[in-house]
Amino acid sequence: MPKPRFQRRKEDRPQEITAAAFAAFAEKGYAATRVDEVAKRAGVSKGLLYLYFKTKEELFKAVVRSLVMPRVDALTASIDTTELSAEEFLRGPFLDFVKKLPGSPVSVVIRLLIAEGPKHPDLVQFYWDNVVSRGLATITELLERGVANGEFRRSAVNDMPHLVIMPVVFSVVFKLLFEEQTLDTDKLIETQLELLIAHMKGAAS
Amino acid sequence: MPKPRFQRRKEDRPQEITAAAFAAFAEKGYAATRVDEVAKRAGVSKGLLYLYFKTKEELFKAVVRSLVMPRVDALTASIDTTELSAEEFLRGPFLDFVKKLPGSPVSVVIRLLIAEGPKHPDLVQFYWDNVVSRGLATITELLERGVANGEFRRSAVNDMPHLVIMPVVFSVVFKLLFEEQTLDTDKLIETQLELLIAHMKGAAS
Amino acid sequence: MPKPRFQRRKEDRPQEITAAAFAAFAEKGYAATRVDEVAKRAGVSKGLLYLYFKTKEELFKAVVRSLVMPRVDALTASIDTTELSAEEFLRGPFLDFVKKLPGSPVSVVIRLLIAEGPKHPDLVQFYWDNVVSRGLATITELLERGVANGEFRRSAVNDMPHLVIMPVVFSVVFKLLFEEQTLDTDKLIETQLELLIAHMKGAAS
Amino acid sequence: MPKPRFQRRKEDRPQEITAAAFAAFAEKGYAATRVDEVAKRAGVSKGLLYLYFKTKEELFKAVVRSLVMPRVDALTASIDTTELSAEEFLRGPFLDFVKKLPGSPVSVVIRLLIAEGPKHPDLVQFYWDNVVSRGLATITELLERGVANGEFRRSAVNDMPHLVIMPVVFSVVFKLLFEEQTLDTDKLIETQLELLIAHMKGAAS
DNA sequence: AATGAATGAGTATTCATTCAT
DNA sequence: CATGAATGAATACTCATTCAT
Repeated sequence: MPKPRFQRRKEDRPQEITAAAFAAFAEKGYAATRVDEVAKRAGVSKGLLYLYFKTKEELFKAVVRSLVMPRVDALTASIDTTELSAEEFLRGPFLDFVKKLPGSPVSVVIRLLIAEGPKHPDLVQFYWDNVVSRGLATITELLERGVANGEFRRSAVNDMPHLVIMPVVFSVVFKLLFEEQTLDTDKLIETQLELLIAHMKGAAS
Repeated sequence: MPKPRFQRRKEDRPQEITAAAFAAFAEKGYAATRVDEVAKRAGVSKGLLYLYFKTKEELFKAVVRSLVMPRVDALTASIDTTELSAEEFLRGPFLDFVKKLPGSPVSVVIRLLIAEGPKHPDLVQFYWDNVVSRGLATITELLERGVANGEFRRSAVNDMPHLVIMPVVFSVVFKLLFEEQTLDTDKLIETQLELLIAHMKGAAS
Repeated sequence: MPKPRFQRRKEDRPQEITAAAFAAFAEKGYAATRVDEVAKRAGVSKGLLYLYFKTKEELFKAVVRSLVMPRVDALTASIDTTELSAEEFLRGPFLDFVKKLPGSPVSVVIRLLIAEGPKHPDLVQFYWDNVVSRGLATITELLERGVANGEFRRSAVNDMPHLVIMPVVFSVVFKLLFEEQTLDTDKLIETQLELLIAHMKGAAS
Repeated sequence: MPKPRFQRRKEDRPQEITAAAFAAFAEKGYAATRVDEVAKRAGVSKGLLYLYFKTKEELFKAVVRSLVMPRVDALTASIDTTELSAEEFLRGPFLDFVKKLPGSPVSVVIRLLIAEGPKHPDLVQFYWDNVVSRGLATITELLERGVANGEFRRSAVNDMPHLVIMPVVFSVVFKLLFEEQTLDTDKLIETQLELLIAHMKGAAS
C-alpha cells in the first residue's frame, strides 16, 4: 500500500489548525465552537490537535496571535520606511489599509476579544501590547513627523491619536452587530480623516 | 425571626430577577453565567425564575430591554422638548448624557450584544430598532434644527450622524477591553464634539 | 358583586377532577400528564386538587376506581337477574357489553395499568380483586348454569373462562397499539364466542 | 491489577449497552429509567452511551429492534423450510415457540410499546411491520398450506389468524399485570389451539 | 506521531408538592 | 375553602480533555 503522494508535512500542522480554528471561531464564536469541529475542519484528529495546543484556550490565543501580528508589522514597517509626507501617507497607504479592516478577519478577532476578554486577561494584554499600543505609537509618530515637517500644526489630535483609529473601530463594531444595516464605512473613515487633516492643517483654533 | 421561606411578591420579582441577571451577565458574560447563580443572587428559587422567564435566552432579552429602553427614551424626550439651541444642547445635556455611557450598564449590554449577537438576531434587531436607529434619527433631527436655525451650515455630518456617536462607541469598547489602560474618554468625546461643531459652524469647506 | 348563579357544589368536585384527570391520562399517559394540566381542565386550582387528592398517584387510583367499578357492577347484576338461558345471555347482553369495550375508557385504564402497574402493585391488586377476578367468577357461574340447564356439556372452557374474555383483551390491546391497522374486533369477538359455544354444545370431544 | 479505566471495545459496546438498557427498562419502564443507570449497568460512562445512541429514545428503539427481530426471523424461517404438515407444525414447533413468549423479554417489549407507544409512533409502526404483520402473514400462509393439503377445511380462521395468536397476547398481558395470580398459560394456549384445529378439521359448520 | 474511543463534570429545564395569602 | 406563587430535587444531554491502541 503506497503512501499518499502528498503527505502533509508536520511543520504545517499548527498553521492548518489555527486556520481551521479561526474559521470556526469566526462563524460561531469561541464558546460555541467545539474542538471536534476544529479538528475535523483541519483534517486532523482531536488527539493530534491536543498535541499541538494544550487547551482550547491556548488554541484561541494562537489564533489571535497568528492573525493580527502580521498586519500590524506590515503597517509599522511601511510607516517607518515610507518617503511620503505625513498627509500623503494618511490619505494613501494608511487609508487603504484601514478601509480593509471592517469585515476582515481582524474584526472577528475583535469580537472574540470583546466577548471572551474578561476571561482571558493575558490575551487582552498581549493584544494591547502588540497591536493597540504599537498602533497608537505609530500614528503618534506619523503625526509628529507631520508637525516637524510643518505640514501640521500641533493640536489636540497629537495627544489623542485615538481620534484617527476611532472610525475604524466604530465601523468594525457596527458591521459586527448590524451586518444587515448599511453603513458606508469607507465614507465614514474618509470623512473623519478629512476632518482631522483639515483641523491639523487649519489656522490655530 | 428569620425570613420566611415563601414570600409572595409577584409584582417585584421580574425586576429583581433581571437586576440579578444583569449583574451576573456583566461579570461573567452570558454563556458563563449559570441560571442557578442568577436565582441565588435574586434570592429566588430556580423554579420561580423559570415561571417568569421561559428560558435563559428570554431572561437575557428582558435584561437588555429593561436596561436600555429607559435611557434612550429619556434622551429623545429631552431633545424634543428642549428650548436650547442645537449647539447649546450638544454641549450641555447631550454631552453630559453621553459621557456617562462608557463604564455604565449600557456598555455591558454592548458587550453582550457583540458576543451573543450572532446567536440572537432578533435581539440585535430589537436593539437596532429601539436604540441605534432611534438614536441616530434623534441626532439627525437635532442637527437639522441647527441648520434651520442658521447655527450650522449643512455638511457631511448631516448625512453621517454616526460621527457624533462614534467616540462614545469607541470609548465603550475601549473601556470594555482595556480597563487597565487609561483613556480619558471624557476628553475624547469632547474633542470630537468640538471638531464637529467647529466644522459645522465653519466656512464652507 | 353577586355570586355566580350556578356555583359548583363542593360535593361534585372530586368527580369533576377525576373526569378531567381521566381525559388527560387517556391522551398523554400517566407520566406525561402534568398536575397543572389536570387542574386547569377541571377548572380548579392546583391547591384545591391537592386538597382532595394527597398525591398524583392517589388521583390516578381514584380515576381507575371510578371508571371501572360501575361497569363490572352492571354486568354482574345483569347476569344475576337475567331470565335468559346461558347461551342467549352470551349471544345477547354479554356480547353487546363486551363489544363496546375496545376503544372505550376501559381500554385506557388497561393501558395505564400495563404501563404503571409495576409501580403501583396495590392498584393492580385492586383491579384484580374488583374487576378481573369478579368478572371471571361471573362468567364461570354463567357457564355452570348452562351446564346445569343441560345447554352445555362440561368442558375445558368451564375451567378456563379466560377463553371467553380473551378476544376482548386482545382487541383492546390491538386497538391500543395499532389504531391505524384495521381489525374487525366485533367479528373477532363473535367468532371466538361461536367457537366456544359450538364446542360447549358439541358431542363429547 | 484492577480493570483499567479506559477500555477500547468498540465492537461490543452497542450490544452491551442495549442489553443493560433492556434490563433497566424491563425493571422500571422507559420513563422511570435514568440514562445514568443504564450507563452504570453497562459499565460505561454516560458520554460513551451518547456516542452510540443519539438520545434515550434512540436507545429504546435499538433495544426493541435487537430483542424482537431475531425471534420473528427464526419462526418464519422455520415455517418456510419445515417438512411437517400444517397440523404437525402447529402442535409441534409453533406451540413450543409460542409457549415460551409469556414471561420472556418479548413481553417486556410489549409492555414498553403499550406504555410508550403513543409517544413513539414510528416505533409502533416498526413493530407492526416487522413483527405483527409478518407474524400474521406467516400464520395465514401455514393455514392455507393446510387447506391445500386437505388437512383443514377453509373456515373463518383463515381470515382471522388473530385467533391463533390471541392466547399468546392474552397470556403475555395477563402475566405482565398479574404475575401474582396463577394462570396456566401453557394450558390456555394449548386449549385454544385444540379448539381451532378441531374446528378447522371438523365437518362443515 | 496519530487516532478516536472513552471519560465525567457541568447545566438548562421540568414538575410534583407546599404554603403564604 | 381556594388560590397560584414559590420551592427544589431530579435528569437528559454536551463537550473539553485523556489515554489505550
